[in-house]
Amino acid sequence: MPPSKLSPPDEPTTSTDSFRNIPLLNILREPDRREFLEELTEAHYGKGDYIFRQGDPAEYFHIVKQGTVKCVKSSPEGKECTLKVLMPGDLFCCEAAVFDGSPHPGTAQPMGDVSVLRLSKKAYFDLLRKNPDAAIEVIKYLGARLNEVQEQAKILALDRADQRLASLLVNLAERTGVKESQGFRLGVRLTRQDMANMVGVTTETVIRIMARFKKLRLVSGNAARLVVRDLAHLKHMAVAKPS
Amino acid sequence: MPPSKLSPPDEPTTSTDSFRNIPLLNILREPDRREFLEELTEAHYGKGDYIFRQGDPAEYFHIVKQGTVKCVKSSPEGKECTLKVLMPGDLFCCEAAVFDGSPHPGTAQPMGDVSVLRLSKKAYFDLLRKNPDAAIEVIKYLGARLNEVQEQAKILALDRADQRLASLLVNLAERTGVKESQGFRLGVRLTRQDMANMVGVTTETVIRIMARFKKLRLVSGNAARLVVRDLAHLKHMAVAKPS
DNA sequence: CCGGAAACATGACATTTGTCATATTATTCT
DNA sequence: AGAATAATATGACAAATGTCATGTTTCCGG
Repeated sequence: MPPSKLSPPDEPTTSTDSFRNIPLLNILREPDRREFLEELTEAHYGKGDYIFRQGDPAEYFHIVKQGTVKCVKSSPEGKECTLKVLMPGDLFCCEAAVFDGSPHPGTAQPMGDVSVLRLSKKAYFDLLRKNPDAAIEVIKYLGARLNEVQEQAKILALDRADQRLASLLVNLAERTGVKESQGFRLGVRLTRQDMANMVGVTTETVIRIMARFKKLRLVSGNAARLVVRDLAHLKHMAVAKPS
Repeated sequence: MPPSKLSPPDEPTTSTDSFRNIPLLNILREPDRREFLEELTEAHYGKGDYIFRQGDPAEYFHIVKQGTVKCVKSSPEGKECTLKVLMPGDLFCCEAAVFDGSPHPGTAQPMGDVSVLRLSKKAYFDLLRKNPDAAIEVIKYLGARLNEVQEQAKILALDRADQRLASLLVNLAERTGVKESQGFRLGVRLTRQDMANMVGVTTETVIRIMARFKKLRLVSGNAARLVVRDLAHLKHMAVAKPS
């Protein structure tokens, strides 16, 4: 079941901008830590693959090298919820899952072509044991993620659909957006369905709200090319009373 | 603004059952790590106090010793959301907040009388740098918390009010409940308002749903004494289609 | 460049949840 | 014990969102 195509464990240096400055990797690159760097393997995935699925046993610690990965949880009834879009440099499965034997609490799937660096459970554990610096980086990362999800939970608990969607757009624009004449073009392909899964509403609701946003010139485009035109307004909308 | 009454940094050994077995503390208790144990100070709080507030600078790493603490986030408009009820043994502010200078992303307030162990930012950092075991414990804890919040986010995103409430009751019964003839009595005082803040609905909605649950003999009692009578049924209800 | 599948769109209607007003019952404080 | 306050309760109505049905547009593989 595991990955698909595996490239040789090549020195991970030829990469994207956003990938250059990963504290954890910089630590690994220091002279006396090469042993771990050599344990890092690279795996490639494409549309339709799974990096791992909810319920699978956790065997690797991962770092996104190129592309974006979405973390999805599904409920018994088959409904799905996308918890996070990981970008190059993001770590995943740093968590408990990799220590105790528990299975993956969610699914990781590539959004387009993706390459990922992996470290076996054992090597990861050794790394942390022998390199406090590395452990501290992981703690920082996990802490940041925890805050992030808590913020997200707050939004899900308290905000209306349009506010949640506004928050999402702001977030993605800031994290993946590239400046254009018209605003920020998102660096991810994102259907209304995807958005619906991220903010916990139905596709129809997202379509209606996006239509409204479009009319207000806050956004434009579709899945293939989504542009956030008025970030400030969306930001305000995310925290404001009704409409 | 900080704490209220501070007891002498007394050897933290006289504690609750659930407090006996904290991996992180056991590590601190090992002979050569006494230096950190001595840095631990104990602080007491009562109803109405704040351990820290959203926006305050983060200065300490904390461990709950006795009592329960709730983590709350509030939105600009004044609405509140309770993200987590911490029990003895729970760590808080392990997170990024303690490293970079960012302020607390939420408020921590005691539910009744509480005592908390604290370690200064600096000592905490030293501890992690010098003791990989400690760092790994923190990683495990953060990982578990991250999974927890993600599960919670999924519930908030996908489930109806009654399902969310059922999940909450199951969760609290399992974590704080004490077996009684009628079922599990919750170890926390919990008003309908509190529950509302935890599942992201209004107090009225919780009242109505609880009334229904009461009629179905799933629960009984009120804030002061809440008993979960039919755990299995509630568990099922948390994942089932309408009613 | 054509055909099928996604993605996007819209309306009518049902359901869920929120809002506000007003009681009633418990708890707490003195 | 009695007053004040907090917690629980209930109804009528409004607003937000889901559901289903159906149609149009866009995208993609052969």
